Amino acid sequence: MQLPCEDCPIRYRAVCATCETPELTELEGSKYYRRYEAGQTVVLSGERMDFVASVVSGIASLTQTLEDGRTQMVGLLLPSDFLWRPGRDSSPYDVTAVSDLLLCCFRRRPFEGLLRSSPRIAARLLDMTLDDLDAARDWLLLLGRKSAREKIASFLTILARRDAMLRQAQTPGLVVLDLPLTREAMADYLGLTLETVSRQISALRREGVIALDGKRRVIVPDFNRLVAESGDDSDGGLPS
Amino acid sequence: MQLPCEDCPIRYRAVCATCETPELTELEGSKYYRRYEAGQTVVLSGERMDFVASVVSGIASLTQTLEDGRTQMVGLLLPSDFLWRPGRDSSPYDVTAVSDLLLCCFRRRPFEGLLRSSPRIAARLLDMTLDDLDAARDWLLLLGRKSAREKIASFLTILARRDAMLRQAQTPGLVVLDLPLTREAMADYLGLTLETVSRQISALRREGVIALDGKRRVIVPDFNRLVAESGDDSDGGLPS
DNA sequence: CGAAGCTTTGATTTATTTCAAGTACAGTGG
DNA sequence: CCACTGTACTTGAAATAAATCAAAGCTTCG
Repeated sequence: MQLPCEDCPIRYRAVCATCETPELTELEGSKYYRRYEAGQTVVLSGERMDFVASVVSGIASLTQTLEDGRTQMVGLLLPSDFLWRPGRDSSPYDVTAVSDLLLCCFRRRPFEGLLRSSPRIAARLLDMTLDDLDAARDWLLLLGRKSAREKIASFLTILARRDAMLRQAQTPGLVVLDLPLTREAMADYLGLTLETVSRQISALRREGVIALDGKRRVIVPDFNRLVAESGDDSDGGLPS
Repeated sequence: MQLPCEDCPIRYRAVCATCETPELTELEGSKYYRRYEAGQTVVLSGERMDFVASVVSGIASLTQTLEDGRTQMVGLLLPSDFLWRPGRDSSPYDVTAVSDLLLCCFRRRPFEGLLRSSPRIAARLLDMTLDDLDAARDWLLLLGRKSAREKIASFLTILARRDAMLRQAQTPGLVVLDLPLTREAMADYLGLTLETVSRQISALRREGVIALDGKRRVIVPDFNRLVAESGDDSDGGLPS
């Protein structure tokens, strides 16, 4: 049930990445897992949240909703991402398990103490937060200025790069991607309607930029072609 | 020329907010000021950046630009905001002085050392970064799901609240705001064109939600009315 | 006064949304 | 094994919000 930290798939990516043995032992002693099925709510906006957690496997979303029901995803948590803000006790967003989800959790108070006593963990959390902020700023550009087509292409490149990063691989020319999100969740991520998402995916398929195997598996024959469709500066990514 | 830290207008809001006398003395010894005129570039994207800084007065923007010239603002730095990411030596964004700007600067290397030796400063920086991340996430909602009209109303409420925050006041019913941005810069912030910004401001004026005194001074007779136009949950702000 | 920069307003076009069917597919139970 | 249901997805036609193209108004500054 309880995976030893040494064998954890996110050991060198998560908030505990830079921990040495003594800290790791302390974490290991107090950690516990939570599992959620796809679609389940982890916490609702405004609800008390008395644990912090790393995503071990699966995907979770953070969403905000306007009074009239319009919703925007504001965070997509992939394995190794960290869930929660120290020093705050209720969630400002809805957190939902997008796929089956495994969280490695710690009670909030003890973790906050550890954060004070261990500069290494604090530094790692700062670093991860700064990465999140950079990602959010790229996302602002996407939402504010990109066309629907560019949004879809950008989203696919983001997924492909995140995936390559986790597997410590380079993004090759040919990429096979399993979309973790429904068309509706993609629409919430991209600030579009699900119909527009569907249409743009169809258009990219018609033009040979991508191919589909079923509804959820995307084959990208030429990753650079996809990047070119994303509207980003060509030099943003890895060579070849 | 050199303002003593005790008299600094952002003493209790900036990254140094929680510093005690010894740390403050160390900071005070190595700080230096930089001034920029409205419109001047602070750093360009990709350029080496060997200092970190707090905004003392004035406003700076962070912007990203696509190859074809479309630009999106991704950060608006007001007094007390902190400029730069420790551990990275080139800026990922263009930083521009929107108004006349005064920065309180520290050389990057020594500051990074201080960050390692002073948990108080590190904790403060984490806290500020988390605030930035929350603000960025609200911004995602604005860009992804709000109408042009709601975007303008939201922007005005954000400015009013930030202003009240700095002055430690409550946002009263009647608010007078000086817009720090041109219509074009507002458009870059909101993911609109400058014409749409102008039209929506005119529409809000026609309907009495706001009044204008010149092009840049906005009078809000009823702050709650403005908030209602912003599309946000009504309970987000301060009472009355 | 004239030029430049910022802003407003109008007319038109267009990308995306909205409304509306319809298809594909997996799971369930007869 | 096959109809049946529900969910996810696709596609079409019409409506619409915002962009684009174009012109003119207001300030400020030399």
